[in-house]
Amino acid sequence: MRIATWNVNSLRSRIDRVEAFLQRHDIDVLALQETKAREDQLPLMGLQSLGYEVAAAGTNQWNGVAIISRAGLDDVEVGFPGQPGFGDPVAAEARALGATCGGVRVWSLYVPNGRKIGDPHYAYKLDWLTRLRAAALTWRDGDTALVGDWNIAPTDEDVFDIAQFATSTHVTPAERAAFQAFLDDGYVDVVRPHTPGPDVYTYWDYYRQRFERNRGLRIDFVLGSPSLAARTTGAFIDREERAGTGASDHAPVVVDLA
DNA sequence: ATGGTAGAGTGTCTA
Repeated sequence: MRIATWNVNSLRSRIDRVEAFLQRHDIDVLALQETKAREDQLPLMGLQSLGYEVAAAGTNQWNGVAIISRAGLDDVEVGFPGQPGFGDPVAAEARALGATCGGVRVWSLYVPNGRKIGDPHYAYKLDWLTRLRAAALTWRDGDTALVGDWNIAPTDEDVFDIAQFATSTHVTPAERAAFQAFLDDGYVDVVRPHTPGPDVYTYWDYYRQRFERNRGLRIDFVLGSPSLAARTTGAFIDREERAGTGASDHAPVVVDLA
């Protein structure tokens, strides 16, 4: 089974790219973030004609998550148990979507951005991760994949220029500790072992031709429970999807399971 | 500190 995660930055504006991506890589399950579409706005017809089911939650502006699957889509859950709200509860909910696809529990996650250190959204991000960790502990014994945009660069090698991030979110000790806690609990970054070398980035800002200059971040991850990690046979980052006009600012990440 | 680009929708907000 081949699963993928992609912060698509609007599903409607990129539906042609999504459909082409699914076919190009023969994807079974695709978790999306920043869909920026309400459920009633989903472009379903092309996906259904390709044999996929879709589950989604979100608003039409700033977030939203979805799972597209041709391997089954059962026990769909919007939000994880204990997920904290922030402001608009609908927007808060649209950051996590769980479904069982072909026996694998997939969670499409859009971790809060945090905005700035000291901002209420930064505290919310850390609280959100603490509560996600507690929920993830209860899923650890199954075949579970925590996939999505974590908005954390766990190590300095995941950042094109760490000096530029001296006062930024995504690299603070608290955020990195929150990410590391999942690894301490037994979840495994199943992608890094299959993507050796320096080209680990999954996100390049639209500004200043960051992709063309390869000045990116690695913030999109697939964390597998121990049993899922043991099934992983390969993984790659689809950098080509970030190229050209009309690309998302994130590249898809693909994982193969035995 | 500011600005650069992109997407949601016509006001700015978010990333």
